Amino acid sequence: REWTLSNIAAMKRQFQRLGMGFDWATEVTTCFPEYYRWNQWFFLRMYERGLAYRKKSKVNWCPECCTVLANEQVIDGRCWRHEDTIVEQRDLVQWFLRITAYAQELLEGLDKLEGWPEKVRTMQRNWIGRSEGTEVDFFLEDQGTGNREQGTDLDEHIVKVGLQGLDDGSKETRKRIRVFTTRVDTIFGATSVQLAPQHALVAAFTAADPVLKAQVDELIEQQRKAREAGDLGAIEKHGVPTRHFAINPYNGQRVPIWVANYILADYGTGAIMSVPAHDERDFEFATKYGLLIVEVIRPAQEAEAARQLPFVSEEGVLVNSGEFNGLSCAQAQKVLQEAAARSAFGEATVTYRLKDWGVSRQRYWGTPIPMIHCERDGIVPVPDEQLPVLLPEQIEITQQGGSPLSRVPEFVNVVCPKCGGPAKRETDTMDTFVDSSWYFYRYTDAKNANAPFDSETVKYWFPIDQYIGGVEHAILHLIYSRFWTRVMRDLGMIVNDEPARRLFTQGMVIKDGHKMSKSKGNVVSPDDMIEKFGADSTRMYALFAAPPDRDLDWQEDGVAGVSRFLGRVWRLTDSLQRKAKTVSSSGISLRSKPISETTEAEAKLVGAMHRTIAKITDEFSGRWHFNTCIASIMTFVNLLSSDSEHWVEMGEISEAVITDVLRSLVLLMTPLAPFLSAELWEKLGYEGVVFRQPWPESDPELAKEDELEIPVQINGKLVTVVRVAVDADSKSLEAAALAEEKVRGRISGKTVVKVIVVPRKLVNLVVR
RNA sequence: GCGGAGGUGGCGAAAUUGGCAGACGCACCAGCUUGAGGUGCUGGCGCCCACAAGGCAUAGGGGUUCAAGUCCCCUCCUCCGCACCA
Repeated sequence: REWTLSNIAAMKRQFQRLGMGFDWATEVTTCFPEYYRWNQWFFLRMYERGLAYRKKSKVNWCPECCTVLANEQVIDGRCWRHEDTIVEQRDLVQWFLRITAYAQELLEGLDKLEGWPEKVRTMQRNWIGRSEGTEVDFFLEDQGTGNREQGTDLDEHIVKVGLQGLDDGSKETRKRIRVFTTRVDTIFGATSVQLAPQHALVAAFTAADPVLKAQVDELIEQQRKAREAGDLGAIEKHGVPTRHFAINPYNGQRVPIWVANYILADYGTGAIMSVPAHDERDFEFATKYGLLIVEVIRPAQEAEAARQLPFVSEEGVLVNSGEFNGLSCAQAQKVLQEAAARSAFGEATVTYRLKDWGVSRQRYWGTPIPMIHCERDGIVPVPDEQLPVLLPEQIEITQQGGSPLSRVPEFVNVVCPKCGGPAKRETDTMDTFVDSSWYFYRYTDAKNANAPFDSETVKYWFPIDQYIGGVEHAILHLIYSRFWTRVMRDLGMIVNDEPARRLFTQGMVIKDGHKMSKSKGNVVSPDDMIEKFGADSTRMYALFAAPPDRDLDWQEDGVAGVSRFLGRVWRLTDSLQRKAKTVSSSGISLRSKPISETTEAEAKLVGAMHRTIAKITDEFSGRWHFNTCIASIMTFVNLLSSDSEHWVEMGEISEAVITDVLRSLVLLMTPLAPFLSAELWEKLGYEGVVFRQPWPESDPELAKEDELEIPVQINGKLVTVVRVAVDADSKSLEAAALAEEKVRGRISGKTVVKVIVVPRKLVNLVVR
């Protein structure tokens, strides 16, 4: 906790040194009970609605973290925080959140999220992985007897009942294997049934067959290795026959049952029908093991010669399919589904790849799951009035297995809220992604002690107009928070379906050809950069080097270039101003002069100024290409520095115009570099500096934080600057002057007071 | 394999709807300034040929157009995501 808080402090300091303006009054710290109690509160609401549940299942275990991970947190078989650590599969009892209940809605919602990048929407679509298909029961041929006669008998029976409907008696006695397929139209070409090695039926087969067991274990091992290599897709197909057979319910065809390593246990039913003639994988497998290949789909009118198996297109008609011959694939799918439903051996289904969100973590650090295990009453939720379940502060961290909390008796031993008897607390904590799933709602009402937030307030603010984050959260945070939003909506707390209208994914910082990361040792600390070039240059370079949606190639020479530019601006404004003063003749402002008296030089300068303002105004409200904003300012400065001095000396440009132009320039630069010195400001004719808390409701305590020191390089010298968050609002002018005085009094000599202005207002102000 | 984003000088990049390709900056070169330089100023800087004029250039090829980096078709390459999902 100390570690976390010190990290927060360090980050905050860096933001402030860079002159970033945030409303710290609404700061939310998720590791404080004031926040995480609401995680627990949400968890209980979900539990009440069956959206939080506990089950035993195979889960991803990171040996480095000593905890379980969600599917979304496993990347190529490795832990999302430990690139080198291979995730293991373990059988554990864990808490899950039923995100699958919203699978369809999460999918459909994507179509409406037009303000989200197509890339993220596609990633989420893939992750949810909806596919429509059919589940079909193949009947298991009676075991034990192996009697051919009986088998034949059975075949006939099934042909009969399969198509005309099973009577109740036989339905119950027949053992079945349920397969999932998206191409039920090809089912007459099924020449085997393939099971995943983990399929329940396989266990039944291997129990009596040690040889088969060994073979199956080998397949499982192959899958495990492939998964570790992060390359399950390229696994070489292996399979073993089980010597058991299944009966195709549509035609009574008897097909062998195999176990194969390319069948996934956790997708569909973990069993497929293999149709080699019309599926590339099945074709490969059948060719390898000499299984039958039966063609049942033909392209409508294609030349026979051009035909080649496997033919996987759905543009064709059925052949070799009994009474269904001649139907198109689409028609056949419908008809066959109906037939299956009528005869109760199958049905149309929708399958999702999305799995429920496993939120149990065996970490000490996290929100305790508010559940109690009572011997008499089973799982009992902690009553609301006992929240928050506090995380014990002093605890020994060991690298042993199991949840660290289980070794704290004071935490574990409780009384059952139901029967009052002795009971044990749940010792798992929640995934930290729970924290981030709804934190932004809390910003609207950060100090609320009675609820996660006030619904009316949220109704005013939400959905978020513009959310910004990295693509790396496309299927993590961004899908969880969409889920959470829907849960809250169904709890009646909010009215929006989606958390954010628009999403902007910013690029990464690249250095020396690699993503900046500690393990690669190519990190650039903002502190070092500020030390070397000042906050203005660092910040301006970050904006100048690339548009924000693209990766940013960090080159120190570039920072130096920007630093030079800022120095030039300083000197230029200074000298122009001085010159204008000495040359100044009338002091008549440009605006009060008739157009005819405007000199050519003035017109040129003012024209360029307005073009620059227009460009930047546009970019700020549109594309956010700050790199071109800065470029246009540089162009403007280049124009100023090439001709203006001469013109000023010749009296072609009045002091009023120069002042006006320079003032605009400095204002334009302010959002791009927090650049505006009081000296300069005063030179430009302002009496004092305007101060205002950017958010009036801010805690007055934070006023101190808003006065922070930023190093700025001016004329090659590093100067300490006090930056005060302000807006260009004249009504607080007096307060501003007062504050400045205070600041100047506290810090000696060469201090310059900085002004930060809200961009849009700034531009409006300049345009007037 | 499927999906997404890209490919423009030595480098980062501009070119919002088709309208002077390479704005702006970095690096480099030359001159001036400077006691010195990660200083300042001036100029040059896609390629070819240069006295000039000109020609060729936006991954490659074709097309539409008075006009194409931009629109259409084909091919190649890079990055990202997903992947025996039945």
